[in-house]
Amino acid sequence: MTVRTRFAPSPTGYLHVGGARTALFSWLYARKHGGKFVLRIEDTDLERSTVESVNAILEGMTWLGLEYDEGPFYQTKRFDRYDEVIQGLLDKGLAYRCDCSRERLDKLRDEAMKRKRKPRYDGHCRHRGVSPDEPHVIRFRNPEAGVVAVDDLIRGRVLFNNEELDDLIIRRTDGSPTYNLTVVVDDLDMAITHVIRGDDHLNNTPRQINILRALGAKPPQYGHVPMILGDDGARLSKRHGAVSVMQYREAGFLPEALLNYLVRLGWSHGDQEIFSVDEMIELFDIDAVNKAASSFNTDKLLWLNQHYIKQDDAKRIAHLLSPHMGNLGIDPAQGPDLVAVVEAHQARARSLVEMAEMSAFCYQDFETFDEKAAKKHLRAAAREPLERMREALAGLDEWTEEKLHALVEQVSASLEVKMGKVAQPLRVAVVGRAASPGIDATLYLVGRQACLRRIDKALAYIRQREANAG
RNA sequence: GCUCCCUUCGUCUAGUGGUUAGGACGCUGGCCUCUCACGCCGGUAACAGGGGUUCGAGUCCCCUAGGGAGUACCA
Repeated sequence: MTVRTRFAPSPTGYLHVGGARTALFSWLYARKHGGKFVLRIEDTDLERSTVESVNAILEGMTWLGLEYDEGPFYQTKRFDRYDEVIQGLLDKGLAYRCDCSRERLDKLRDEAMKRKRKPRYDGHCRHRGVSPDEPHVIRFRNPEAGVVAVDDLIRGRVLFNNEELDDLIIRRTDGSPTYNLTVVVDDLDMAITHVIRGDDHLNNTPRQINILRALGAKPPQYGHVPMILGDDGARLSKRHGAVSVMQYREAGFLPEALLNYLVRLGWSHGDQEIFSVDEMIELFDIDAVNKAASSFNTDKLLWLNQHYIKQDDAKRIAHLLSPHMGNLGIDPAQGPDLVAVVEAHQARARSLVEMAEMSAFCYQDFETFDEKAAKKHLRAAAREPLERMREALAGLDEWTEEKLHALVEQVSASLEVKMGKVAQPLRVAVVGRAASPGIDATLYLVGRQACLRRIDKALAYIRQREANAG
């Protein structure tokens, strides 16, 4: 039997990291076993479902590279099928009509709570034979005794007493089917063999197994993956900033970094931290997925992101960096080759946004000097080195990193000072702050005209400072 | 309330009865060095608590505590 897994989000928001990880595990499982991964949109809640959400989910999955083999299937397009199944259940006496009022149901619930019992439908309409002509819902006739065992791939065997379960509604008064019915029918029709989903569904599983059995079907294997908590250990929410997968792209993360981070959240393979997608597919093992919820840690994600930025091809990074430069009002075509800029910053940036910010100096003059850096490096002692460098730069025959490096060394030597005495003031003059790539690469990327212009500005700053002091 | 699930460094985790409880992120000391990073070397820090079982328990059992999910004519 070929493995078939699915990801079944309800389109009521964006693809968040928790859903993305569930999708990843499900996808990985299918890929590992040579199976199929199907995408199903659970949009039966007409009120909350939107096409924007569907697009956002699709976009997130595409960005992460979680391609599906079948679908997307929309539940709203399968209402006839659900009706057919419900009718079959009705015909066999496995479901029944119920016209209990909400008031009665609410009262039932309140009383049960008062008696410290689990709220549950009392089966009032089980044998009443409610007329199909009156407004009614349809309930599934859940077995009254016995236990349902869920042999979960991650949790192990979990037992539920049927006494704890009640006759759940499978069709609303308006005729629309409910979640527990639609998943069961869909998983059955789509021949899903492994249901890998969030553990908020663990409690629904025995109900679904009962419906499946009523339909004469064999339940699939289930694997309930734990949820992801925020940095602070509380439930992941908007409060935590980026929860939507696409926000991570905007924040300058590489998809492979997010994927690598997500796969290691709740799963591990010995001490290995870095996994390419191929390795994930090869090594992923659903049995090794943790049972406990885990907290999202942005610092570690950042570390992985830096790892991939550092390791990836500079051309690709440049391509991905470009829009972030645009966000800063920079057109990378107007200035040094973006690939060279990337190479100079690859080991320094933890995100593409950081890289854009720290490399902006290559394309545009900065507004003001960093206060601390200027105070420390743009002082009287820096005047001569800067003047000498200005003159040397103006006359340099070839603007290459090698020549620039030699120049800084020559000036330092002739002034009989360490290279830092020349390089640091120069760096602050040209970049506006005390940190940048090697001085040779920095000068090279800034270019001759801008270097001279900025050195003049620094010299003016020093003169101004001296005038003020004295 | 009730049902179900979970519990190793701050965080992600290794560990399947005998380990100085390992790795990673973070933080931190040092090296490298024109700065910042990178890289390299070192440090920091954990078995929720209590009972058992056992020669021996992070590992098995029970209880407690703390988290979480569900308890909808949401999914």
